[in-house]
Amino acid sequence: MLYNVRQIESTLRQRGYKITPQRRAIVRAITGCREHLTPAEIYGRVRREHPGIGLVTVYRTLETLAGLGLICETHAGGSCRSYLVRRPAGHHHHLICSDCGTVIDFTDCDLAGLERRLAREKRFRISGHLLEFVGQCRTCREAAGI
Amino acid sequence: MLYNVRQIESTLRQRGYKITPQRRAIVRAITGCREHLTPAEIYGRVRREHPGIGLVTVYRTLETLAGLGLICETHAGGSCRSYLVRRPAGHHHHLICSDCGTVIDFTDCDLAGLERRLAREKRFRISGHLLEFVGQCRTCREAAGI
DNA sequence: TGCCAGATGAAAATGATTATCGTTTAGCAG
DNA sequence: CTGCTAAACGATAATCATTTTCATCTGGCA
Ligand SMILES: [Mn+2]
Ligand SMILES: [Mn+2]
Ligand SMILES: [Zn+2]
Ligand SMILES: [Zn+2]
Repeated sequence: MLYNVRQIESTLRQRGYKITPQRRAIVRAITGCREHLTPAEIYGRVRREHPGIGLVTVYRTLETLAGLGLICETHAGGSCRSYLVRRPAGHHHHLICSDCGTVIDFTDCDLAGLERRLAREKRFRISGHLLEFVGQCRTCREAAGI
Repeated sequence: MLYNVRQIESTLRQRGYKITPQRRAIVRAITGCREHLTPAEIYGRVRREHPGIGLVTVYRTLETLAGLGLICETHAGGSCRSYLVRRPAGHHHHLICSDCGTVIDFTDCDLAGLERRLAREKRFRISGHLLEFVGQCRTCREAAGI
């Protein structure tokens, strides 16, 4: 369902990128987490196994992986940029709690028809989509006493 | 369809915010544009009519307006943060060009069924949604020679 | 094994956003 | 109309994320 370490390293190799311990560590950190991670968070995790790695390398590797479509770059509030392993199809769906920030992934949507229509009307070549519902999760709703 | 200057100023007044010339100018700049504007762009526009305004004031006012739900804050590639006048209902739909950053608004979607199902299954109280299609706009596709 | 393009990391530069703080002013009471 | 005061403003500095630069290192191949 999501890309795994083997697939990602294989793609890197195929495209002529070298497999370095740093890249391995970064890929492991991302695939080992189902949530979105900021570059700084990834740096923190990678450093535990691989002290001495540079934050710059993290940024560079994330850019490479996102360019290859292997991970998904998301921009949202707060530290703004974050990354998640990508599922082969180019779409993402989230339920976001506006109180605690929890992000829940859901898998199904039916936007193909809308996508085709928009591509035609607006002359866009659409490569992916992001669908996010914002609200209050069960826990936060109960905590708020509603 | 979208909030206008009068509605925005009225809301500010109701909530006890003062109507200053700076806020007026910022509100005018945003409502006078259908596209997303970054804080820096808004600053540039406001400065033409109101030299001497501080960039800090732009940031503060944008935060206030977004907090009141009068404008919509979006995060995307590039300069990352941008703002758009909001439509009263709590949803937004964008077509974003990943090359040049152009954002096109579209109005219709049919997510009510999905929203109800998710609310039930995930126990969320959903208050709004964001649907973004990412791709390449006509201009950029042609510039790329495809 | 040796080579070298590509990869790395330290350090500095840049750019966006936020915090501080003394000054100004919108809105209201008198 | 004044005068008052909490709110808002703007200059400046601080912070934080990201990018650039450049000297050094190394993965993968001959
Ligand atoms: Mn989808
Ligand atoms: Mn909608
Ligand atoms: Zn929550
Ligand atoms: Zn474009």
